[in-house]
Amino acid sequence: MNDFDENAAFEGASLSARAMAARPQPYLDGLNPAQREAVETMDGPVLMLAGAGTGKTRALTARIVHLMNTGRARPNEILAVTFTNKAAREMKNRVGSMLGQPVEGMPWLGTFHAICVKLLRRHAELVGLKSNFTILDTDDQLRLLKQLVAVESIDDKRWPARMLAGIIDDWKNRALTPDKLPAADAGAYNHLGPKIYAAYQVRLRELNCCDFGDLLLHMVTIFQNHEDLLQQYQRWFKYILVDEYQDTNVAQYLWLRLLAGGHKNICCVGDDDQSIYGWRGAEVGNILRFEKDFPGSHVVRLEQNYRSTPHILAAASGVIAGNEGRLGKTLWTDAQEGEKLRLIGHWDGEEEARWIGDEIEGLQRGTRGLRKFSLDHMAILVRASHQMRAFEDRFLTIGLPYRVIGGPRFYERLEIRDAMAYFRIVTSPDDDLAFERVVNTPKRGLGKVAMQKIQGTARQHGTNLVEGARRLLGEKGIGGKGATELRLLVEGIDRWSSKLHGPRIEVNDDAVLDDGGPVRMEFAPPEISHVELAEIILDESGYTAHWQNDKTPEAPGRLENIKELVKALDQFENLQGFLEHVSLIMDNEKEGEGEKVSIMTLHAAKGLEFPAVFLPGWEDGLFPSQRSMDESGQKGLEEERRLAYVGITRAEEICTISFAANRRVFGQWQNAMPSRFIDELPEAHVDVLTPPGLYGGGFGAAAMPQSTLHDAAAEANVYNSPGWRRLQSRASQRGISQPSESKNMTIDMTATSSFTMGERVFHQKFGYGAIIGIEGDKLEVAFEKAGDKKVVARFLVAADDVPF
DNA sequence: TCCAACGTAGTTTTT
DNA sequence: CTACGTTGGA
Repeated sequence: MNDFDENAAFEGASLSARAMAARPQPYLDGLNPAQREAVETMDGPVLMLAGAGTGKTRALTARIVHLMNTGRARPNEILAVTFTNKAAREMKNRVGSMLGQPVEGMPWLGTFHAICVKLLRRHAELVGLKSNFTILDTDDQLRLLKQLVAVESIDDKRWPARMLAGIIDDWKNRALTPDKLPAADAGAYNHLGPKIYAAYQVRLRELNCCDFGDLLLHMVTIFQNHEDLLQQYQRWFKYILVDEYQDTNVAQYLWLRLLAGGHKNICCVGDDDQSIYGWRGAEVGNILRFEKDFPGSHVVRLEQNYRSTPHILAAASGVIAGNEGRLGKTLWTDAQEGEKLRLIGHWDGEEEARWIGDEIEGLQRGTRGLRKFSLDHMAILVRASHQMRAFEDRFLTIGLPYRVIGGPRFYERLEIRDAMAYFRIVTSPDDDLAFERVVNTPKRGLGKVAMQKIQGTARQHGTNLVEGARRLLGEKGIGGKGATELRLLVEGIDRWSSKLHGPRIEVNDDAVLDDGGPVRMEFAPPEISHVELAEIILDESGYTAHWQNDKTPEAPGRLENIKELVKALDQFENLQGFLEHVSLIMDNEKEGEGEKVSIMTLHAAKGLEFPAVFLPGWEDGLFPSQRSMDESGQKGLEEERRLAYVGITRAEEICTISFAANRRVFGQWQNAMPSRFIDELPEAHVDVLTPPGLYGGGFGAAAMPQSTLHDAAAEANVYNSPGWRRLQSRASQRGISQPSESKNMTIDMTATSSFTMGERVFHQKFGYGAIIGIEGDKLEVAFEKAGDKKVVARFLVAADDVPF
């Protein structure tokens, strides 16, 4: 059915191909037999089951190099898909260094989304879009949905738009366009879900916009409806590689199956035991079913682990063994035995944080009977981000440098999104959402009423909002200050748009599948650079001035961010390229100077490794998460267990698991049992540590038998009397950690009282100062260096208590 | 148009 | 407990 089979590459150019095949293959050296098999089995479907730390990226890159080196495919004929930009970047780099030269054009190595954008820009018209469509982020998506929900006069208390956004996302993950929704989903969102979903898709087209799900969904639709085009791509992509296959959703699966449908030269790499994104639509079933989907497939297991000690591997294996329906792997290693896992129970979450802080300092100094560890080589992996707070608080007070991975992202900030909306309205005039955001930012006296008029006019004439505004002005439908301002804005948008491109020129380009974006037409170079244009837009719109005039303390930072944004523009060809980058790039890895401990969620840790790992909060209800189990039952529990597996296998040498008997959740003290996963740890590979007890180690030394962990928890509950709890909450009233640093901990009741006027205090960021005002837990402090500031008590320590 | 008071919900989040 | 969003009043 297609015109090339496995030998096509050789027959087509047999001399050069054979010459290439004879080239040395140094990249094969040092691969273990399984890796080598995965590299050399080039034709037909291959499933590479790669356990944690088994060198799958190495095998994957070697495979790419091998395909090129043997003349099977040119770099631009290989489709290599990852989930994250980071993974794509790493693969590109490693292919380059393996080749010994920078990779020249692997245009189809990228994330699912990045590749789909590239394809969709070429074929946008097949789904009713223009090739310059903009990609909406979740925020815009939600705002649009809110507008549509409002039309239905639905009780948005009971049926929040956010919920519908989730439902629609889910449908898109399952590759369900509105016309394909199964009857079972008809009742979604108070029976209005399908209707609003359809309206939403229509509206997106009108706005010339896509949400994330659309990028894949549209491409699947296009391939399903245009056999000829599909075949073209099937022939073009001679080999397909997929990373993290266990995380693919239905849409991605269909997309891959369509593209691989011809030659079936598809190599999927993954680990069913590390599937942790089921709640986001990932289907472990995809990897479990691989051999059925692709008959005659070759399964290779990578089981030699190069990361962790035997104890760590054994513990991880012990836990994951509790899951059913696994493909099954047996990880092994040559490494030295090393330390057993360390397990420790604490009285409460704050003590846990305190202990881990001490431990990290100890490991850093090498005073724990182990080698020295750099802070960069230690990480705390939590189940839920709210757990991070205790650590941040603690580390701030003891001055331990840390970095939180996965916080709010640069481009999610208000000022960045505003600036981007300006760029969007200029590059894509149909983007009404951008116009709505921009129209009264900075304040132009254009409120709700003016907006309604503009919208009315636009609807009346069937145009976008910019056009609507223009007509409204022409019809004199708006007056006063608002009219003047609106006219300025519309004229501004016109002026900026006209500077976006040079004159339009036709480009005759038959190389449909060569890399290089849209092929039908191009513009002559613009007269000013896009960086200058961006500056002009932000300047003339008054946006920059808006923040310059703002007297709030955040304003300077925001201006700084805008500067940063403009600077970043420089690295892109044009504004549109930049907008695309921003919407597709998630990572915000700013290389912080100096060594720091990393704090992140287990999800964020996937793919990373650290010599020393701390896994706190192993309590039933928190981990495994109650909600996960309630909502998804056994399936949910199994995903939690995989999360535990991911967590343990991040550790190279030291893995420390801990739990607390008491934890404050939603302001209430709650006691918890140790996680059921703790009982699943094979005892032979675990050391139980003695926790530092309150009252001279009572809880730890006396009350925690080394053998049975649940007894420890039961014992801990003895202390869970109302009196103890009162004591506990009293101790934490001040918001700072327990009063004393001394090893023989005693409760110092005087230290639990509030700060007093004039008291000398210390703040991690601002240094020393004196209390000059008290309002509840907010204190006004005159800092010696930083001046007067309002600070939350939590961030202050009595100067005498400063431990250094 | 802006701020303050109130109410409510409260895992994980590669793109 | 707290962070956010929505509402209501000035």
